[in-house]
Amino acid sequence: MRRKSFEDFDCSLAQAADYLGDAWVLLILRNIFNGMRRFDEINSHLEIPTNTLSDRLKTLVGRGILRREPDPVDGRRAEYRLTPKGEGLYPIMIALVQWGECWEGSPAGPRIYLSSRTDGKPLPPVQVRDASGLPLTPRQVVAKPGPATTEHMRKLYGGNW
Amino acid sequence: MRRKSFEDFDCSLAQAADYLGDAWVLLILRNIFNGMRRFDEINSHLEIPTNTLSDRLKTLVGRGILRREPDPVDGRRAEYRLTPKGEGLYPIMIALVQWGECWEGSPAGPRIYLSSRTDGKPLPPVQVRDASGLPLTPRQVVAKPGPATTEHMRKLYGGNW
DNA sequence: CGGTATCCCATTTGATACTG
DNA sequence: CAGTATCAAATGGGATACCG
Repeated sequence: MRRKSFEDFDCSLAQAADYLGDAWVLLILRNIFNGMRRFDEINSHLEIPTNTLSDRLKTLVGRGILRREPDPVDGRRAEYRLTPKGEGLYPIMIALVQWGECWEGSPAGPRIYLSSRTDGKPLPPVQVRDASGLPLTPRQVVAKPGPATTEHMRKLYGGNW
Repeated sequence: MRRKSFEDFDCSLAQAADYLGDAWVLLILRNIFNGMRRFDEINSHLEIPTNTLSDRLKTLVGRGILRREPDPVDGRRAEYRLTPKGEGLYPIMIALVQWGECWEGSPAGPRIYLSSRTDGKPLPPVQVRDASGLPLTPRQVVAKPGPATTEHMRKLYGGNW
């Protein structure tokens, strides 16, 4: 059966979970963040069934995370590229890589090094920070309901985060 | 059919995707980050089938993201709490909330306000930053294969991120 | 309360083949 | 190349019942 829709939760995280709570979606996005743009390129690299890939790409386009552009030269080809909304997922993607590397690392050492072009130094872990850049723990963050909150969220965020 | 395993990719993001690429998992983790600890509490709030919840909790415990502690007073009860590995997901959770709020916001205004106890100010968006705190775009980040890299990853990260 | 155990069935996966 | 079409298998979702 299809999973219950999270629409009625009307919660920011539920929305994101609805979009990104799928392993293929995350891997496809990883490949696109890495510069892959064509169907077959992604297909051969991920060994994903073509109909599954087709389905996920359609959904991602439909949700405004990717845009599909026919190649002006060869009309048969299409390119999939990130929209600004899709680019907004960048901190999430990096945080996922860092978490995977930190907690599910290989005994043989790092699988990947991420560094910055600005100074050549390794990327520090993505963190939750306050306005002045201080890292925050969950207990230092307060959540309050906004005008568009729902009963569902109120029950959740009634306590502090 | 069961989804192909991502084990052989041996990639940090694939690992994370394998663990977190599930909508129920993300919502359960959200509730636990918000202080919920008991089975029924989560069950009633999410309206998730009990066997699905049971399955996800077992998997999360098995993967070291949650730990299960029998209540010392009432042995029938159990509490599910985040391990350090689970707490490491905090930046990802916040980034998901912020992305959902930013791009899938309600027309009625914000659903939630996140602020810091340190200064009372709103939380800035979680961002990828360099060692000195400067925000980075994808093009400013370089990925290089480490000693434990795989052919799969090499093909992906051959280009720059 | 805090789950586990069954059950059914629709969806989804993944293989294969095919088309423009 | 870029998908669409078809199909069998089986997983996973959800309902219900049950147990300590």
